[in-house]
Amino acid sequence: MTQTLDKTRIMTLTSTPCDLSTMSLFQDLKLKRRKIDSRCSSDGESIADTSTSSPDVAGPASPSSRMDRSVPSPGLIISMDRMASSPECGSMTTDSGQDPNDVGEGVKVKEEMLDDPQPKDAIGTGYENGTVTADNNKTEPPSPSPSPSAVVTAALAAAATAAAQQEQQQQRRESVVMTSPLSCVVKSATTPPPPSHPSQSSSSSSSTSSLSPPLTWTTVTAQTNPPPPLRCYTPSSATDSMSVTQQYQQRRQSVVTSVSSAFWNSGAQTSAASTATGNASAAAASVLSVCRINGVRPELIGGAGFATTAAAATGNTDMKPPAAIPPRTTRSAPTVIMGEAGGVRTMIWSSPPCTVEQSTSPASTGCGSVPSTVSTPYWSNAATWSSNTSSASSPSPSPSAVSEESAAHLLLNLGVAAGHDVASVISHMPGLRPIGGQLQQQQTSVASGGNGGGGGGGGNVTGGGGQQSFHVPLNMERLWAGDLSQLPVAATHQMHALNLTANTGPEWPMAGSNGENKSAPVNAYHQMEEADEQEQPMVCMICDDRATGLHYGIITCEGCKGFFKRTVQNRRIYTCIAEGTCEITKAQRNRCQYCRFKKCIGQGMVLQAVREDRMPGGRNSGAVYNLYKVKYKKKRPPKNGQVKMEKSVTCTTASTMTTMKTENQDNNSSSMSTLVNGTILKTALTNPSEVVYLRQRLDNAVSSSRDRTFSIEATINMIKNLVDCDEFQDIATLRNMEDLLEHNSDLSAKLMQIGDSIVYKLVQWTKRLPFYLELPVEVHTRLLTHKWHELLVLTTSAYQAIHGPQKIWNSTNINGDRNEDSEFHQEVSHNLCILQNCLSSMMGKPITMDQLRQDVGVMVEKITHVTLMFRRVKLRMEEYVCLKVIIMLTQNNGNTTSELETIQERYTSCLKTYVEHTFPMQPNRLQDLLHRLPEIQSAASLLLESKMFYVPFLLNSTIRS
DNA sequence: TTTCAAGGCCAC
DNA sequence: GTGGCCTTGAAA
Repeated sequence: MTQTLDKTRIMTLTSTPCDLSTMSLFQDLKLKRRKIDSRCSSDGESIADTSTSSPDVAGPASPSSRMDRSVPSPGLIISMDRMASSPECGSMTTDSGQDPNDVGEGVKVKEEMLDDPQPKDAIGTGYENGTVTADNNKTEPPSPSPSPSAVVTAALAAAATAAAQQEQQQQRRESVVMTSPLSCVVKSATTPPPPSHPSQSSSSSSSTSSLSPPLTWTTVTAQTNPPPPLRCYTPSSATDSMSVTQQYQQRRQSVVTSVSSAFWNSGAQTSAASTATGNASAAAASVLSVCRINGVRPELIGGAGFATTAAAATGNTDMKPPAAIPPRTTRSAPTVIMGEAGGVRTMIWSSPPCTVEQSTSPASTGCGSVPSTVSTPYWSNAATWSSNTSSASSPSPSPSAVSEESAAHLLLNLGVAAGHDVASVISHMPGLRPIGGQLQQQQTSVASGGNGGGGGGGGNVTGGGGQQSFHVPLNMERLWAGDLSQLPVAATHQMHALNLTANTGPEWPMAGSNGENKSAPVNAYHQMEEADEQEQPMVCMICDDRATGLHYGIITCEGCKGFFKRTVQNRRIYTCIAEGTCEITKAQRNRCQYCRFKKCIGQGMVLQAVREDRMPGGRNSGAVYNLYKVKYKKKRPPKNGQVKMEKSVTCTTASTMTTMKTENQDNNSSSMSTLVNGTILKTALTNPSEVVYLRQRLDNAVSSSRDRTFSIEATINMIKNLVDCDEFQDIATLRNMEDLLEHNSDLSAKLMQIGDSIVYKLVQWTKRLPFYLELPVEVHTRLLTHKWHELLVLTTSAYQAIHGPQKIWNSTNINGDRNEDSEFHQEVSHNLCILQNCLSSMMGKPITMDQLRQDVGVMVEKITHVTLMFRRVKLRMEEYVCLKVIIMLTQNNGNTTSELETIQERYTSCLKTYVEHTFPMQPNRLQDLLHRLPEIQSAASLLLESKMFYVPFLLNSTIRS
């Protein structure tokens, strides 16, 4: 659990008087453990004093102790990691600005601040209105005289907090690990020591003994003249540079593939995996995936290594590694990070441009094959950029790896430096030093020695290679030191970060798992083929202008082609004064360069396609070509009604979108079925970067009218998506229930684990929701913050109703009619017995039924009522998942946004269609289901008040599947 | 030999 | 800075 959680979790229990006899049982347990039986219930301070002596279970300690241990106060604080990957990714929010009501509802979902210099404070050491907050300045304790139950709960919470601190320490260690892997990668795996001379390469020892064939470090001479120094792996026996690069790429691909799953699943795990495998790209990506800059994770877009990593991460192992990498493509791949800082959306290039002045000697300039152009903005070898610490004898990382590593570390360090002295941080950045408010890349020497070396020299690097180069106009402190809100939505993050090509993926993502809905895509294919035969002007995928061909991976006009080329060549930095979502059309494309470039990346333009050596003519190598979304065979725009992007059958995205668009226009049930029937999920599994488009298209297709009623096929498939993302049993039950019931073990740790489990499962569920990308992460955060307890009650009740024993109570009256009251009371009694047994087991002492009824009787009745209701109506899983979404999107405070309403109505309509179709004889079923939601909320409110959120799980404890 | 996607040029 | 047009040259 700890390893899988990539977030700080704090669970605190209430310190408000609960007067729960059950809690007194916990109290007894705690008192027994603390050996302060007599004083506990009467003297909070004494308890506190005593508790402070217990390092294991921190109680409501003295003020000093409270400050140190973050003694709890009401509320369950949950940290929610933003989408990974994703891309994860999405926007994120901190809870510092949230209204106190969030806390009052008992749960906070907050963003992890991995790079917080004061993580302890960040996770909530302060008190505000008796609530743990992240406000570092508030340290006043809450009520000085806690109730007995508060003592216990506070102790539990303190233990939880201590555990959270431990975890955060672990995270900090991981952050170190996440940083160090890059170094490790550089030093061990991907950067074997360079030979003093190329001729010595064959005799060099392998740096990665586990790899076969042994790889050695050498300098490959580029085919350009003068030869640029290039570093890559070569088999010791290799003499041909092409085979050398082949094997390097294959090796690299295999390494990347090996870390793919870890990357996609967990950033922390990815770091470890990256460390283990030595893949710097994955490591850098993982750093970005798990690290924060003042709580904001940068989104890394572009870059060969990242693309490769992402491809591997998606499991797209079919994505061929570059067969042969001409020297042109083995050099540093540009990587750009786009994000928001201080309200300014801007970007950072992983490697700065270096203006080469009279670069007659590549060995001296380090700019490799730079033509002898005077004052041509040019980017340096990544090794040059990244490693001013690299000496002639020290190894250098692989270019792309270093590039991404530098980008990651730059941002991370900037994040750390936010509000402090950014310049001082930058001064420690490899290859950078602040000069007069600007940054200047230090001249470095990464000469590998010998006549073939001399790579990496910074040359005469000036402050700006372009008119808006990285280090000239940017006030990094202002940009990065602000109270960062969030990056663009995860949708763009995924698209940008992954920048996948999916060339080898299925040409047509079939809707159904069994491929039953292939006809529509095939027809669309033929339609496009026919359209292709007709001479129609191509349309730019960026601005809809007339396209002139395939440029840098997609079909664009000359304007966007030139724009992209100039941007990459000159490392231009753009900012968007708006929200980063400016519309890019032919008429407006010049209004916002940031959004234009962002769209370029998002649509699939390949940074690496811009040749760093500026060699004209010819075609790019397979390495770059493999990154293209569209292949050489240009496709004309389809006939009327088909969108511009949907013209290339070699473009997975385009084809998928064509499918969806065509079907949308057909507007029949089968097409809708194809739209939703597993397409999203399957695409998510095979090519996550496409999901955004699919979702958008799907939403456009299905939500054009809020009152739209879905076909039953579409409904079923939409519900199926919900079911697929709902790990019902995992959410509704607890693992290791036997351990929980074992009273000898640490109860506080158990309860903390329950809290962890709730947080983790709900967050993971949220991330899997089909509409996750439609909403900013802060919205999800707010939803979970306000709705977690309702979701918990709904889930556990539904699970018990669906999977629990269908109890047949002796509940018929004298007329033989079913006596629901009797059934209800018997069920309540049964549940109370379960609770009695469980709690007795947990506490290690018997609990009277009176105690139990007094403390949790009403709550159990409420939950039981919901459960019985579900059971009576024979709730279906399909209905449950819809209700779950509906109840989460139901805003009680009237703050419902149109987006939430749209999604909610979507699934309400979905539920309606499903119910009407499945239960035609129950015309009131939908109404009955929806009218039960207040009862769920009522039960959840009691659960929240009691803070005994483990009760529903205990009630499910007897269910064994 | 043809294709076509690179970069370059230069008027705007 | 933009974008239309041209040149180039590797791949087909």
